Order: sequence, then C-alpha cells, then structure tokens
Amino acid sequence: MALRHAVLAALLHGEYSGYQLAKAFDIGVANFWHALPQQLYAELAKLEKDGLITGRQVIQETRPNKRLFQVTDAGFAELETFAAAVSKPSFIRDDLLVKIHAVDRIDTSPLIEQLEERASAAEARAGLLTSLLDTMRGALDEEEYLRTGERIGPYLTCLRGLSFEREHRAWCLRTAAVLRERRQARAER
Amino acid sequence: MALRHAVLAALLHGEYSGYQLAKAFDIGVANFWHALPQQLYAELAKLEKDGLITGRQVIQETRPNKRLFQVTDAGFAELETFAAAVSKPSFIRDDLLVKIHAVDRIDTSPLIEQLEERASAAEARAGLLTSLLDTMRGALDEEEYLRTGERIGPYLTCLRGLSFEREHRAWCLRTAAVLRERRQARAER
DNA sequence: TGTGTCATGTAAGTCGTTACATGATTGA
DNA sequence: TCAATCATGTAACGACTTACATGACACA
Repeated sequence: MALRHAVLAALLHGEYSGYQLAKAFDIGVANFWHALPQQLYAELAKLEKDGLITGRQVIQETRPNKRLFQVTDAGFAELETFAAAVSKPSFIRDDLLVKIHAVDRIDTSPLIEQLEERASAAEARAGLLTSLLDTMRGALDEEEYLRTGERIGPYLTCLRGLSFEREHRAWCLRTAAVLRERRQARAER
Repeated sequence: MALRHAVLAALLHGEYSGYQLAKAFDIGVANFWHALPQQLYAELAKLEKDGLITGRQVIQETRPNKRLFQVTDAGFAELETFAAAVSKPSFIRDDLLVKIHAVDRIDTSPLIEQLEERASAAEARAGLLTSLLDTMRGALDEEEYLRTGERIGPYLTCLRGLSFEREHRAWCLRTAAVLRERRQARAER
C-alpha cells in the first residue's frame, strides 16, 4: 500500500507511460523510492482498476504504441489522505554498508574497490541532479525559485537526493582511505 | 538472501539473543538495514538450520530464558563471499519524501508538522549516534582510533548514519521553512 | 551487424508486514 | 497500578525480486 502513492506523486506533473515512469524512478523518484519496471506496470494496472488514474492509448507509427496515464480526482483525494496520515520512518538498505560493518573480519581489498566505485557513481548522480535542479530553476536563483516557483515538489526532493549523494561520496572516500591506510600499516609490520 | 548477511554482520561482535538483535537493528544496524523482530527470529532459525550460526540456551531465573547466537566458520565464509560479490545499489524509501514530491497539489500544513517532527527525531538519533561513537572511540581521537582501533566496522557505519541524520534534519528544517513562507505569502494575497 | 531504446507484460518464488499470542518482572 | 522491558514466536496476506518473453526501430 505504499508504492501506490509514490506512483501517484510521480504522475502528478503530467502524463506518463509505464516506460517513462520507470525512467523517472531511475532518476528523480530514486531520491525517495525504488521500484522495478515490472512493479510499475503491475501498480499502474491496479491504480487504473481502482480509478485513481486513467490511461489513454497513444498510437505511434515508428514506435510501439503506448498508454499514457494521469491522476484522477479520486487519485488526488487519495494523495491528500495519505499526506495527512503519519509517515512511516524512512528506511535505508545498503549492501555495501553491511559489508563495511563486517570489515574487521573480512578481506578489505574488494571493499576498497567497491567504495571507490560507489564514490564515482555518487559523484555522477550528484552531477545529474545538479543539472536537473538547474533546469527546473531556470533563470531564478534558488531562494527566489523556492519562494515563487509553481512546481517545487520535485525540486525539494532532488535537493534531498543531492545532499545524500554528496555525503555518501564523502563517506565512501573517507572510508576507502581509512581501509587503505590500515592495509598499508599491516603490510609494513 | 540479504537480511541474512545483515544479521551475520550484526552478530560479528559477540553473542546476541533475538531480542538483543532486534535492539541492535533499532540502533546501529538501522544505519544500513531495517528489519522487524519477527523477521529476525525467522532469519535466526534459518541461519541456524543452514549452519551459519549456532545457538545456545541460557537459563535465567528472574527473566525468561533466551538463546544466544554466534557466527560459525561457515558463517564467516559466507560473509567473505558476500563481501567480494558486487553490491546492489543502495535503496531508500521514505513516505515523507513522497508527500513532499506531491507538495504542489496538496495541503501543506500537515507536511510542515511532519517535517518538524522528523527534524527532531533526526536530531535525537544524531545525538544517540554521537554518544555511541564517543563510547566506541574511548580516549582516542577519531583519526587515531580509525588508524589503530580493533573494531572499526560499526564505527564507520555509525559515522555514515550520523551524517545521514544531520543532513536529513537540515533538509527537513529548510523544507519546512520554505513551505511556511509560501503559506504565509498565499495568506497575505 | 550488433547495441541501445522504446514498449509492455507474465509467472514463480521469496521476502516483508500486519495482526495475533503469551507471560513474568521491573520501575515510576 | 500501569507501562515498559525481557523473551519468543505463528499465521495470513501483501509486496517484491528474478527470470522469462516479445519485437521493431535507430544509430554506429
């Protein structure tokens, strides 16, 4: 009962096909929700059945046909109810952190590599989010945009994502450096 | 196949009962993994059946009896294999961020409240993590501890958690301020 | 000629959540 | 006396993951 609302929120700023939604879940929505395309297609079907979204067929000539979805009034009402209810605590799941927790008992060299790869990935994502923010903001500076802009929801969640990626990168680099130094120290003994 | 490794990693620094594990998943492990007590009891049973941990009964007089678990050699080997394999991308899920994404179409006053509650919760958790780190570090300063300490895994993951909580708090307060200001501006028109 | 993009799903199996169930002791 | 802590689970249901399936066009 929760992917539902993430999909509704993502569908709020225009019509999307399942395929386009999947992209959105890889970029902007990834800042607060993670879902695979199969889940999205299934959820879109359920949402339509429940009348929270409506789909319309778009026939294309050079591309496969697609269905575009938009939120109905019932969908907006559902989001409103959801927003007023208490939020579940946010949750994180990270394989790499599990490994780092176990670092005192396992070989660190694959971990150092993974940390550095992660740092690069986080940097790349931070860059992507930065340019996304630039685009949304247009000519305005951030304060002005947040005061007067019309669609600040995605902007705000991207800001959170950006700060997350930057911090994640910094932590990965720091941790990799610590593990490298300890390796070296052990090798010299 | 993933809670498994989080449990093994959590069990690495001593014996735990299911109940104590659940506590650990509320505090330190929460920085990278989330699981409910029922899941932990079930997972402990599976891990024992698979020979990755062993349990021993401890009879108590004033308290209900309990079973303490520790990682076996097979368990360590499993963790080693896991650590060397590629990590899945980390994933986040946050109800409140879903709501903020939809902020342009819904009533913001419950969101402002929730953001401020979250900020307080994040601050409290940051305080808790700070004192946890102090305890682990003992008399040493951080650099020294990370260079020479014997059990730095939990320390490193707590550092990540602390930075997460601080950034989360800052974002919540900023976002709440933005929404408040916009509310006010609309009221004055 | 092969890789990437567009486009949508099904099926099987695993995992996670919610609700329920019990019961003694400790401390405010 | 009431709430919290210690201690461990089961059962039913809903959500998620992994693997599979198809097929045309664009671009290098």
